[in-house]
Amino acid sequence: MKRYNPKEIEPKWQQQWAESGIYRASDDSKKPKRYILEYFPYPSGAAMHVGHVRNYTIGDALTRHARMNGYNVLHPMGWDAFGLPAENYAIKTGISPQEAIKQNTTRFKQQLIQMGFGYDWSREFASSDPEYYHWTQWFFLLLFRKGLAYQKESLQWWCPVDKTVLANEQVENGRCWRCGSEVEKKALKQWFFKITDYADRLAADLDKVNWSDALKSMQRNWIGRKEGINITYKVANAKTSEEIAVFTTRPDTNYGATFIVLAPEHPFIQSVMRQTIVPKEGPSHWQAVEQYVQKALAKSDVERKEEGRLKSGAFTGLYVTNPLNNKQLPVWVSDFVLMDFGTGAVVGVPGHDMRDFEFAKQFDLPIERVVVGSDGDKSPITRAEQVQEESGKMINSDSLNGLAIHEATQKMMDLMEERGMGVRTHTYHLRDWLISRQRYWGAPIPIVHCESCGVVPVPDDQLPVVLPPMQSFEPSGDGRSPLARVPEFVNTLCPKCSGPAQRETDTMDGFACSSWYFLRFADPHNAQAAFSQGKVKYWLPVDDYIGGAEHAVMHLLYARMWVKVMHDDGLIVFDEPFMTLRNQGMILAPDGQKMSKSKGNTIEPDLLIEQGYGADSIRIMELFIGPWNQSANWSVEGMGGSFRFLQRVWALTQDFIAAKQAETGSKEAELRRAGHRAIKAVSDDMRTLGFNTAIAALMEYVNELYKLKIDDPFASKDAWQFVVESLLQLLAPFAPHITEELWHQLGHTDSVHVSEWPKYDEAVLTVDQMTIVVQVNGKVRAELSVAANAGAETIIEAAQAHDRVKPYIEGKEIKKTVYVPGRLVSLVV
RNA sequence: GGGCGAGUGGCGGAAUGGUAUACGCGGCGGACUUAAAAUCCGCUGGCCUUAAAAGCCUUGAGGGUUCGAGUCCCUCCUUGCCCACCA
Repeated sequence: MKRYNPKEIEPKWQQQWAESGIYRASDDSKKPKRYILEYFPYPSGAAMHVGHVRNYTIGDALTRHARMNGYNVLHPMGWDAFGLPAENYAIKTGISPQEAIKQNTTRFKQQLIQMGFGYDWSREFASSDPEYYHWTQWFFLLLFRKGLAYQKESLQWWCPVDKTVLANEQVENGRCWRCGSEVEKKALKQWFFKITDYADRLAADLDKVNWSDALKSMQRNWIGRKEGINITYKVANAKTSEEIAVFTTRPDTNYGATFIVLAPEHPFIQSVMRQTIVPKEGPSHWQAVEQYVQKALAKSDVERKEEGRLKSGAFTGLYVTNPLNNKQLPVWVSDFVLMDFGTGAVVGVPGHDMRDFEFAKQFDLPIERVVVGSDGDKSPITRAEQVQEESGKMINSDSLNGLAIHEATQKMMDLMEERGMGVRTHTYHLRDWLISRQRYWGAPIPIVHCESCGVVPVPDDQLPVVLPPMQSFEPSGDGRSPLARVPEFVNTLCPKCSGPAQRETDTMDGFACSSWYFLRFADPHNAQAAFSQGKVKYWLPVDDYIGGAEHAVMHLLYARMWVKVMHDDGLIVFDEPFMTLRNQGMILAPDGQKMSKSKGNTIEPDLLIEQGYGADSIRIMELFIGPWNQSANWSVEGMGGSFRFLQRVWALTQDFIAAKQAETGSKEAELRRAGHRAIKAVSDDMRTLGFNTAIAALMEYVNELYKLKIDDPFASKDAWQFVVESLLQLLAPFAPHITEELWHQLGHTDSVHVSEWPKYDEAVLTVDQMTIVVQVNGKVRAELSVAANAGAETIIEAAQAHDRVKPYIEGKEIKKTVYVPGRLVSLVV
């Protein structure tokens, strides 16, 4: 008998699959469609490790299972090639990004193929192909025409190492999401996509999709719509007539307001510094304000955070009047107030807000209580009272007294609107998406700047605006893209007036390129349009989208916005791209740490294949290690178990093929029952994505067949044929090579992967004896073997008569009897 | 500070409110072998017991609902992830 040798069979079938094209999707089929997609990877210099592989293993198992169940399946693969990872890799290695992408995609593709993943490679493309970014630019212009792409000069996050601006989503704890360096603020003119126009729809439409609650709440929190009111305060002691608008979600506490704080960047503060707003008594405090603001603006975001709870600030010498009670509230400036949230101004209610409390303590401002807790405590405040809506009641608040907080909030807003003190409004945590990058390796923004015509879009027939090759493309750091150093690129003619003009030199954020790639897979080689509407209508939306949760507030939000823009423009009929989203759990190193090249703890599939485990064992291990959506530590020992399992499948099938087969044997019924039971178990598990339990069921199946083999050494020929073939088919989505090889050894000429998923018959599953558990007072006391068709009365009688039960019920009254059909009898005495 | 999860043997984990610990790893024993590896077959939560039987205990802690709770409810502890001076 030949030994199981993955090194021999795996490359053979990979080649055969490529030649026969069994994974190619047909755009024209009577079968129902299924579009299964994994996030397309960015081909960095580091090869894929077993953590990445898990993602694709899940997608591939779903794909194969769907195909065997009669679906026309689209399972494509491409490359998220533009962006910093590729460019930084190119800079480090001294080769061009174009060349780096070619090298890295070749490497990645080879890794994917050797894992046996069944992709339709005829649809492969990279986002850096001009044939692709042609249409990324076209979509930019669509957004531009619809007023959703605009330019604005403002303070932006700037990464001093990557030398580019970053979107709000790409700053994590004050650090660049790519390189981890502290970000700075820089005043630059930048391009934005108006994603805030879509904020409410992006939040509301989460109800339409089948995503995990965790991910939905992450997106909702990021969008962060908050209801509140803009209160207008009149400045009481300025020479000129001035007003300050303050956004708050808690106007109910306004009777407890004791001061106003503005952000250092606030225009009002700027005017105070320039002495255009001065108190009637004369300009007394402007110098302190100026000193404070200068110091505050010089601080980095990280520095601000490191100060933590220690509040700083300066008094402006000005007061506003609280229209509710005519109290005078001093106006302060402090950097704990953010200019880009709400109105950049806060009303200080130190009795009921932690930050306001800290500020008041720091500067000795009054602290008042206007809400009591459920315990009715009215003692002087020594810490900020975080009173929740359910328990708090208003005090010291005039007409609001006695009301619960949420009632008081509404009543206060009504009151303020009636008296013209404020206007209800809402605000978002979400900001517009900053998409321009001062980097070389991206899709050029298709805009021309003309001295007489202004900002002019590049006409469709002049697309794509091709990224020119550059010898040295390092970022300059002066806020200008490297493309600004290429005169042939920059200097052009205005499409409108044909006068001399200059091209926009910023490139687009890589996330723009990945915001529509899933549509392109439906029609990847279309040169006339981004896609044919018919093909997209057939394939989209994506049925199963598989990837990690790290994209929750970036890619997944951006792509949803683009799809809504396209929907509104009539290009597509759906407005959500990913109906079901699957976030796979991360594979950690055996020590529980994240795998990374820098830590040197990555485990690469190539090595395991080289060691002889084979791709199939790795795939089994990826799924069997635990629930697909939970993280797990990689186990070196576990690999041996996966390999042993496949080896047992191999040996069993070899023995079956070699055996002299009789027509009938002694265990035919048991064999068939085992087969049908396994089909049911695996089919059920596949529906709920229980890959680990599906594999466990297959292991049990194999163990059972090994035992049956002892009593019936392949005597029942037809039954054995059935159980072995079912085993191979049920295993095929997980271990495509070994099953294909054995399937052919059994005499089939078609691929196991296009065979029909086996069906089970309930009638075969029924047994004539069943086991009933007997409980007395909730404790298991006996097991009863009874005929499957026995009636409840017979079973209860038998239970009471059981030797092991009698001692517990003898001489006692049975107060209650519960019979759960087919399961147990519960007696209460 | 806010929002989501998760706590089960030595380890990864399984369990529509119905025999907790399936399956795998590891460990122990046996068969095969000159021997080892590989393979095959058993055993493997804790306490008590020479051993077995029987019994008792056990799903982070404590309460509750129920004939019956890992599962449902309440309180607490621990831990992971995401967001965060967001007003």
